[in-house]
Amino acid sequence: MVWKPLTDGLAAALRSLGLWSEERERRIELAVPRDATHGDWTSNLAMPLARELKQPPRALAERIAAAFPPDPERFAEVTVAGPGFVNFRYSPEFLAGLPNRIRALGAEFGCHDHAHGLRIQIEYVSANPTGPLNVVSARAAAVGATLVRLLRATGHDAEGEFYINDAGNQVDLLGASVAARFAERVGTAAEFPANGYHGEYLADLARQLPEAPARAALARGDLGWFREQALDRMVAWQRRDLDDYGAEFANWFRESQLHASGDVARTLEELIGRDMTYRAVKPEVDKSAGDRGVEPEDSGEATWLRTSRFGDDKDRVIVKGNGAPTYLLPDVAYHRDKRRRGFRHAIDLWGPDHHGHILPLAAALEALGLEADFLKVMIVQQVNLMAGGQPVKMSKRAGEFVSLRDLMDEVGADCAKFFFLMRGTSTHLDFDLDLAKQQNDENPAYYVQYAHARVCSILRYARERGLEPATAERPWTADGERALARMLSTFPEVVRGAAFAREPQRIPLFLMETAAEFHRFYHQCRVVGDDAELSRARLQLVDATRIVIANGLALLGVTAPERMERPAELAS
RNA sequence: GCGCCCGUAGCUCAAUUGGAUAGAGCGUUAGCCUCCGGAGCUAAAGGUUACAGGUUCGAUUCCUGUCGGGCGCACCA
Repeated sequence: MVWKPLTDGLAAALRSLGLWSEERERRIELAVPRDATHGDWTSNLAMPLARELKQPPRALAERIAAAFPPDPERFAEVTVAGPGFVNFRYSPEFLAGLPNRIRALGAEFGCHDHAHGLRIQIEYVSANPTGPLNVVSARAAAVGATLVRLLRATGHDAEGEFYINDAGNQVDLLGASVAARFAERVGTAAEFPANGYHGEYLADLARQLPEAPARAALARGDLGWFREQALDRMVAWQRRDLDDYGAEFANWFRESQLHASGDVARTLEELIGRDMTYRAVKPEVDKSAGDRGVEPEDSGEATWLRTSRFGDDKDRVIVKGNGAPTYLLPDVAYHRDKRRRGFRHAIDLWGPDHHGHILPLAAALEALGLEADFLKVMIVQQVNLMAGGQPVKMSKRAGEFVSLRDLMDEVGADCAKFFFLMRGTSTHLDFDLDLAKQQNDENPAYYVQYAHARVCSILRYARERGLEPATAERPWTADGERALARMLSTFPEVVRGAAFAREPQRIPLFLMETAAEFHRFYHQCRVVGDDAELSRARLQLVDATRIVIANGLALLGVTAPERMERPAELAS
């Protein structure tokens, strides 16, 4: 709404000063100052330019400000302050017309189309199909789904994908574990596989198997049958939980199809063709001084990938001595497939225990000639569930851990998502279950939803009295009105910044500030009062606030309730 | 030993990709309901941004080192 005019105006100013270049125009940065006394928008353009031109920044800023084409419909003044900031202040007309513009755009307000319109894939959750989704998956699901929405809102063609690891040891182990559970059920003595999965959910799963075919499979020792059964049910289970949580995926991609199609084999051939591999018992390059150096005993020669050429501290096995690929090879094939499907960027959300895989994968992709900026891995950091001030123990081994489903039952999907999205994705997160369970003023998710419910309540109250938002525009006179309007005007910039930086947490923080600004306005400015014209003018602002909060919450996948029940203890 | 993440108010965390006087919530203290939802608002108090250097107009942010916490360092995925 103003980002583009400001950029264009500054570019025009540079042109008229004879200072324009394409690179400089691209470098123009705009921000909303924290302190409103510094204006409504600011640019630091003069300062980096001053260094380049070896001119005093303050004087350069003055020249840029003077050369900025007058735009009285949007900006009342362009001033220079501090070491060389160029500050812009909205004209009264701009702020007066803002609610109408927001209301005309409705759900579109906040969206942009001046991004580059790239095809971007977000791969997230991709949990192993061997158990229920845990809390890190819950966090990743909230972040991934929001990133998809953010990128779409800023003009990209983005979609989510779930990668199903349905090949390799662990799913064989899953099948064997389920077979053992089924044998238990039908009273056949069976040895439980070493390192098998012990969770109670596998006993449940074994109970759900159709009895006759399962008995037959057991009789012929067909563990593959159990594997496929378990896999399908496990994936369906995870999918149901994610649906209920509101995380959507355009595609569920099975690793096994990479093996079946020959992609894995072709990827290996290509790596060999590019002289990226060698066969040996031990790596030729190993600068890691780990104490866990593994001595292969009788496994024979493995195929190693020369990731050390790309900064890795050691080469990595891609085909084991027994001829089976490690996780890395299909992973490389998978990402090559993504590129072939036309995605310009692949953003992967991985758990904290996988960061060691980033470099080997990136090295292989680079060796295959993919763009260096194709892959971006975001690590979704660990979540500590806290209850009563103590961490809740989560042990997958013992089969006792809090799952995504438990979390939804406990605190609700809205609240869980809001809490996950409030924090930076790469930071460790203490999730306070007690706080999230409280439906009161201490809970930030409710604070924002409450503001929306209150806005809707005011609009209802006004409508009952025959008052609708005005269509005519009149300048704001109260500080609370102006501050709220200013806050609402920044929403598109917040969305743009959050998408560009891949930082969803900016949206919840903006919503909390907006809710606070609205509550301040509400206490300062009576909306539905004796002066019908004033009431109808303020209703514009209230309705615009409704739209902004609703749009922000929609980006997070959190509902915007029009009414909220008061908890019993607060009802009196 | 090596790599990655992190260290900001008593606690949990922000700080607009290097910007102006480092901000919120919780907790503490003192106020505000004749009225549109008090799940709210106002104010006070709380800081050597772990520590030491460096880069520059300007550093919580970037670089180096030290200390502390977490995770990883398999022919598992």
